[in-house]
Amino acid sequence: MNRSASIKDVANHASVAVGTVSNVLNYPDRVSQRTKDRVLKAIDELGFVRNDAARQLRAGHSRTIGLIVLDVGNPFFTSVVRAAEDAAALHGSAVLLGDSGHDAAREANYIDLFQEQRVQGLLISPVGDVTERLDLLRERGVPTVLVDRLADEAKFSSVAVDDDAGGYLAARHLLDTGRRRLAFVGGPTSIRQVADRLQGARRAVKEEADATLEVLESEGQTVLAGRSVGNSLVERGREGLPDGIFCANDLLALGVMQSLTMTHTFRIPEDVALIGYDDIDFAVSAVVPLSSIRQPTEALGRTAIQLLAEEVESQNPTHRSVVFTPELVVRQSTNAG
Amino acid sequence: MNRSASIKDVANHASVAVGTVSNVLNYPDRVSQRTKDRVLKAIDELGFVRNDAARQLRAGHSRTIGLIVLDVGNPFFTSVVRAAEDAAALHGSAVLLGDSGHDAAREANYIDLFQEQRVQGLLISPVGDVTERLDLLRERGVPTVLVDRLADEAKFSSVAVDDDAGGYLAARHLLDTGRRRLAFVGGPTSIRQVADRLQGARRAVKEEADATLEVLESEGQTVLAGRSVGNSLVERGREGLPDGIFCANDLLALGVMQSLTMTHTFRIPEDVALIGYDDIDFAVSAVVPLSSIRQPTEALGRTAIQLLAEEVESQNPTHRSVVFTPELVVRQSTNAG
DNA sequence: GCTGATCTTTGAATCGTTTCATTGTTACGA
DNA sequence: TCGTAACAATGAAACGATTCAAAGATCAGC
Repeated sequence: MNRSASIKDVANHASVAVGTVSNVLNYPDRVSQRTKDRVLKAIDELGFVRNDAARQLRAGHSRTIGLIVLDVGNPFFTSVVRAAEDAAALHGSAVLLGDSGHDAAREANYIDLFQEQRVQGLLISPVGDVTERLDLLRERGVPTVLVDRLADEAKFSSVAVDDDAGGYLAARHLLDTGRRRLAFVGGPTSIRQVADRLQGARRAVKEEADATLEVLESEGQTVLAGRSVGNSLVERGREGLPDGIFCANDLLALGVMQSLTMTHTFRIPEDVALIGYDDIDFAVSAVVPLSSIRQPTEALGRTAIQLLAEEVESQNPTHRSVVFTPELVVRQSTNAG
Repeated sequence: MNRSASIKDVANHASVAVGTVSNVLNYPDRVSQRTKDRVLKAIDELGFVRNDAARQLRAGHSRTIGLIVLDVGNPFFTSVVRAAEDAAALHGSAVLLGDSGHDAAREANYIDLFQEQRVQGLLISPVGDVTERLDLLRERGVPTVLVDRLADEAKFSSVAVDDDAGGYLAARHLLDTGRRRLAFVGGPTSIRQVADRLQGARRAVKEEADATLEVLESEGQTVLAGRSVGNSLVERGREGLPDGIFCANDLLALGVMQSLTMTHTFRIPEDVALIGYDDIDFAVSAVVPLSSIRQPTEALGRTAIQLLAEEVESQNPTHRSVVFTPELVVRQSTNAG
C-alpha cells in the first residue's frame, strides 16, 4: 500500500493552497464553485481520505465517544448500544464500542485505549465495584456517564432502570388479574437487580390484605435453574401451588414454564399465571407467550448520550441521575382471556 | 476540563528533553534509572496520557483494526468478536467494533469512519452484495478480510465455515443413528447458508440407498416459523412423520420441538430425532436438549486476524481463503440412549 | 590526566490537518 | 478611473508524539 494521499497532494493536484482544500472540506461556502469543483475532482482522482489523527491532533479532541458494556451479546446492552450510536450520530459523533465481558482487566484496557484516543467522553456499564478506576477518570476530567448503575450524583451522572418499580409492576399485574398466592423466583438475592425486583413485588403484595408472596430462591438466572424450581413446584401437587409466579428474568420463567407445561397437570395461565422480566426475544415465541417487563433500553442509550453531551458542554461539573420506569408487556401467560 | 498534559509538560516538569520522555515510554532501556524515575514520577503527577492521535500521525498508521459485523447481538458474531479482540491484542492491536445491523448505510458509515481512523486493516462481514464498496477499499489499499463470506481470492482473503459440510454432518448423524425418512426444515432457500446446508444433507442422504429427504420450506428462521412447520407435521399423524428432522438453525428446531412435545403424541428422540444448527445457548436448555452443529467461531475470529496480519505485512497482495468445518454436538434430541 | 569506547540525553524536523492574518481579486458606485 | 467593500485564496504556525544525528557524560585502562 502506497502512502495515502494527503491534503497537500490534493492541493498540488488541483493547483490550490492547502488551506483551500481544508476549506472545501470544512467550509464549502467560503470557496468559489470553480475552485470547489477542481478540488473535489482532485480528491476523487487521488482517492483522498481525511486523516482523522491529524484533524484530531489539531482540534485537541476527537469526535468519538467510548462505550463500554458488560456483554454485547446481552440483548439489553445490544439495544442500548444501538440507541446510543444513533443518538451520537445526531451530535455528529461516532461510538467506539468496547465489550468488557464482565472482566475488569478488559475494562481497564478499554478505558486506557479510549483515553489515548481522547474520546469526548465515556459511557460505561462498570464491572463490579470500580470506584478507583472511575475516580481516576474523574480526575483526568474525562466526562463519564454510568449506564445501568446508579451513581453518587456528586461524582457522576448516570442512567438506570428502576428495578423496584419493575418488580412492583409485575406483582401488581398478577394481583390485578385476581391472583393472590404469589411466588417470586430468583436468586441469588445478593444481586442488586434481583433484590430490587423482589422488594418491588413485596411492596405490591402488601397492598392486598389477602395476598401472600413466597420466595423461591433459584441457583442462578438460567433456564435450567428455572426448570429446577419448576420441578419442585410440580412435586407439590395442585394444592400447594401458587397461582401467580413472578420470575426475576425471562430465562427463569421459560424454565419454570417448561416444567409446568411438560407435565400437563397445570395449565398456564388458567392454573398458574407466569411473568418474567427483560422481555427477551424468546418471550414472545415461548410455548405460551410470556408476559414480561420491558426495560426502556432505547431511552437509556439516548439519555446517556444526552447527559454526556451536557457534561461535555458545561464547565462546572453538575451531575444528574435519570431513572427510568420499565413497562409491562402482557401476553398469554398471564391472560386467561 | 483543562487541556491534558503533553509530553512537553512532562519534560518540563521532570527537567529533561521531550525526546527523553518519549524514550522512557518507548525504549525504557535507553534511559538511565535515575532519569526514568524522575520522568515516571512526573507522568504520574501530571496524569499524563499519551495522545494517540499525535503518535499515529507520526507513525503513519494506527494500532487498531476495524471489525464490522452484521449483528453484535447474534451469538455467532459475538463469539467471533471476542476471539478477534484477543488475537489482535497479541499483535498489540485493538479492535474497533462496528455493528451494521444488516444496514448498508450503517456499514458505509463505519467503513468511512475506519478509513479516516487509518485502521491497519478491516475485517468485515458485509451486508448483501457490496462489491463496489469493497472494491473501493481495495483500491485504497486497505487490507481487508471477509468474515463468514467466501471471496474471490483474486480480490480478498476470507474466512468462512463450510455449510455444506455442516449439513452433511447433521444428516449423516441422523442416518448413522438409524433414521431413514429425513426431513429438512429451512427457508427461504435463497439464503446461501440455507441452500448449502440443504445441499450437504442431500449429499449424505444419497449415500444410503433406502434413505429419503423431504424438504419442508419454512417462512424465515424463527421459533414461530419452526412451530408452524411442526404443527403441519403433527397434523399428518404418526404415519406420515419423518423419523429424523434437520433444521437449518436452532430457532427453527426449537419451534418444531415445541409443536411435537406439546401434543405428547410424539417423543423426541424415540419417535423423531431432531437436530439444529448453530448450537445457541438455548439448545442445551431446551425441554429435550437439542443436538446441533457448532461453528468454530473462535477459530474464525483468530484466523481472520491472522490473515489480516499477513496482508498487512506482505507487500504483494496474495489472498487466502480459509474454510472451517463445523462440529457435531450430540445431545438428547437425537440420542435415544 | 588522557584516550577512546560506551552509554545518555538533547532538540530540531516531521507527520497531516486546521486556523487565521494577510494578500489578491472582483465588482460596483461615484 | 479610483476607492472600497465583499469575497477568495494563500501559506505559515500550531497541535503532540517520535525519530535520529549529534553532543555530552562516564568510565576503564594506561
